[in-house]
Amino acid sequence: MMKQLLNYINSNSSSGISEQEFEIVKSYFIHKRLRKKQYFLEEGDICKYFGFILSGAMRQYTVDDKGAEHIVQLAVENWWVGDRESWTMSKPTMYYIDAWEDTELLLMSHENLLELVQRFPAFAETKKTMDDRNNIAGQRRITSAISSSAEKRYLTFLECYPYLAERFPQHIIASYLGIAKDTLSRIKRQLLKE
Amino acid sequence: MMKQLLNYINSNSSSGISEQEFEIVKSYFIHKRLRKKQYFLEEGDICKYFGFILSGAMRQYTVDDKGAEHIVQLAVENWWVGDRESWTMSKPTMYYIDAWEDTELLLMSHENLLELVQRFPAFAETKKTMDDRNNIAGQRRITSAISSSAEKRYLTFLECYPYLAERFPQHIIASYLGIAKDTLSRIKRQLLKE
DNA sequence: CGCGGGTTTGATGATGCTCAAGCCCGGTGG
DNA sequence: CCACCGGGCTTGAGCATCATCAAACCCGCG
Repeated sequence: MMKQLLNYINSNSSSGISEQEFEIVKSYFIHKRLRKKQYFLEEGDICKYFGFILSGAMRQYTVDDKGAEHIVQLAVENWWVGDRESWTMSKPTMYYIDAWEDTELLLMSHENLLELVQRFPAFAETKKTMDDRNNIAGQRRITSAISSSAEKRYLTFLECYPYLAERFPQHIIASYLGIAKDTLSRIKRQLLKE
Repeated sequence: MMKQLLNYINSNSSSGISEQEFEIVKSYFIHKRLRKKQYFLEEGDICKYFGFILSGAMRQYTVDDKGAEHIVQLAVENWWVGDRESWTMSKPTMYYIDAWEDTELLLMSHENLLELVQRFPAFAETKKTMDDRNNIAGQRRITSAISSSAEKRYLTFLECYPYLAERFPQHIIASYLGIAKDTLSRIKRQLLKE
């Protein structure tokens, strides 16, 4: 079951790590379960851990002055969740993160990450891959947010993350894309009529 | 004049590097000048280098099917420019990057970055800081793009990057924020009337 | 003086939001 | 087995926000 993390590391680094080494790596993580709707992080908290999702699905969102939720991130198996700003700088977060399904996580503190990166070159490589991917995905999302219509944003979302579209209900997807659930409903109808 | 890079590295890492070491570090970079309006990158190119801006100002943008430009990034002294996706994966870029003012750059290839990070712990630390910052800024921008009105986006932009607002004309800022120049003009008028 | 680049303004209209109602469906409990 | 309920989706009417387009203006510069 923790094999998943081993796979993740090995498929994201050229060298990889052995089973023995992995025993050590494991000890840097804390195992945690969350039931549907439980919070992983709430506004004002300090994000002590980043979480690697073994199974389940989670959402990260802000709540604005009018009390409306805005989803900034969705995550499923083999993704990481957390607020990097809070985690690296130890400052209070503005986000909520909760479990959308029952979820199993491996938690890692910032200090432990630094140590792991020092100690295992393969892990450092994995981390680089994550950073690159994260940056790239962020860039793409910004590009699409400022330059595309609601419809096009939805279409590229479907292309990039079809499995998220199956995993979360439509109003969550809508919020993730920055559009109203009603509008997304209409867009879908429109698309069916080719 | 290249002192700037030394300062940058030393102020973004706990250990820092010596003047001698810096001589070596320097050799990893290529010096380049661009005159106003010259391209650093064009759609379809492969981004061979990331650039550290010594002086000047640059913009990064896409051009959509209708030929309209959408600014995804602005950069001035001590910032980095480039398309990370193209740079790390050696694939053709979708962006244009050009000089808004006469600009002086230090260029670094991806291979050289990897070597530098290996060779100088201080540089690895600097890189980590950059990645963290980049991620955090990206997260913030996404959050504001999906959850704030045009007016609020403009206000937080002014708070975070007042110096960019002085450096680039208003229609560029508007595009960066994903709003029409006309709309931004009206928002400003509105704000003056308190 | 005229030109280029930038900003402002007004009129008009599209796009997407809000709100409220109704529907569908699966689960729970009587 | 049915009634009810909650969560999610759809739909319509009206509205706010923002984009578009075209014209005028402003100003620094050759």
